[in-house]
Amino acid sequence: MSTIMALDNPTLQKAVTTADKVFDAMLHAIVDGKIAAGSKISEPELAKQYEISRSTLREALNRLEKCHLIERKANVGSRVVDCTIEGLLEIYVVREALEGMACREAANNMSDEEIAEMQAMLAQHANSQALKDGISYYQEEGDLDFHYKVILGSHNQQLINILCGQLYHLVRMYRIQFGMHSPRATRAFHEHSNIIQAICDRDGELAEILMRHHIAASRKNIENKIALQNK
Amino acid sequence: MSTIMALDNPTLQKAVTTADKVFDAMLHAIVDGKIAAGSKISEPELAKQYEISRSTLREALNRLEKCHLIERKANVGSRVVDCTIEGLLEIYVVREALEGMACREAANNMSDEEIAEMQAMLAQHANSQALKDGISYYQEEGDLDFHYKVILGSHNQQLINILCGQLYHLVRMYRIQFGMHSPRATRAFHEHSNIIQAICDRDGELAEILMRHHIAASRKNIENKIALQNK
DNA sequence: ACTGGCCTGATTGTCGACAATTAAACTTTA
DNA sequence: TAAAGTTTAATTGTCGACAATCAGGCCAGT
Repeated sequence: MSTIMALDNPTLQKAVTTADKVFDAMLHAIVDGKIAAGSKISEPELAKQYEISRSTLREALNRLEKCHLIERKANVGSRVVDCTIEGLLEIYVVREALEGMACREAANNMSDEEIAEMQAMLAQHANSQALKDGISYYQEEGDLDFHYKVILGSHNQQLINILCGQLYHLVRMYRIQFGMHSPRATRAFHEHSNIIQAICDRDGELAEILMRHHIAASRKNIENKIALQNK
Repeated sequence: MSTIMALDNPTLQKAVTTADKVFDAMLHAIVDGKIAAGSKISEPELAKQYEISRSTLREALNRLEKCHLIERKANVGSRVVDCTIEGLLEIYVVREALEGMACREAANNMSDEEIAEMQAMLAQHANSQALKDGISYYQEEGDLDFHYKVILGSHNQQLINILCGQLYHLVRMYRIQFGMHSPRATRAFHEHSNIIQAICDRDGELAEILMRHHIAASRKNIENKIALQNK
């Protein structure tokens, strides 16, 4: 059995109602691109596909809209958001601001147990990284794990809701659909390590700066790639 | 006729469907405290009150939930969020991060026309402030106007959605229900003036720092008041 | 008297049908 | 032929009724 758990948003509460289950299913389908980005959503069709009523489907659609995964226009219908370069860069800007602040707050508010837990996670990632001699695992799953932990560590419910409840679904969607597994793995790992150290030292100011640089570096990496593609 | 327009969120699109109208009505009712913070929402009762079906009401409730004005638990029901000191401080933290970044982006992305417009607005506020010899108007309406303009000036749709579409409803709710008309008016006015200058100079870094200080000062002002009350 | 389980009333979740609006196909006219 | 207007099919918004779930009161047992 692998130690790599299925990565899922830690704020996703277990589905109890059928609308919840359909929401979960559609969430994964959209993030994974099985429902194409930018495509129009037909309520009757999807209701038949999931074998539910239109009312129930609309309930699920409302939650997807809350995550900014679909957009609705009155009397016209719903579309899956489309993945554009501009949209991706906008998200990075928001992440830089919010996760930077989350990191500062985490340095102030995390319990010693939480910090220890995060250090243990990093150590485990280090092993996995060495063993698998690489890149892809850490970049895909470990990175998200780390960022989730910091966000939750802020103990700020507003920050947690916005980042985990909304923005990170989009982040995962972009990662998968743009196939983002950049060769920043070992560098990102060291950046994570330094951030944890700052949190451990309870140095909120430095922690924020490091996190902002960490995210800005990712953004610049994307920008460079794009510039190269359009050379 | 007054030059003071009814202040409303600039991202609120005109209500076309009846669910939209009910959403608008409930939005104002909750923000103004006519529907008490923390109170439970009875779907049958409200549906009768607004003379609509429960389905339509639930559609409106979903949008209120998107704005974080109500919270739903499966098979239990909806409650209006309650206004706590902790919640208020959490919002200030998020605002400091997001509006700081919005201000940086505004310095980079605003058109010259937009900047001129904002300067004109500030001049008008200066007049109103001098004429009315005070405090309350500027603090209540002008302050929000200014912050909206900066946020929109970022030209970042994610930032605009999160701040204008969600967070600022809560901000207004807290302002009204906590009766926040602090004596920071003239000081805040000068801070706004300096921020606009930085934007005009296209100095994003300084603009962000000034905005963060501006918001942090408001937060500390609240914290001091609270500390005094609990003396 | 107190705790535990059952039962009842009410609330929420889900369904299928109807009304209102939109987008497209077709016809008509300059 | 092209453009405008009209009709039609399909989609969305709204409604009322039914099924599932939860909260509180009642009763029984220790």
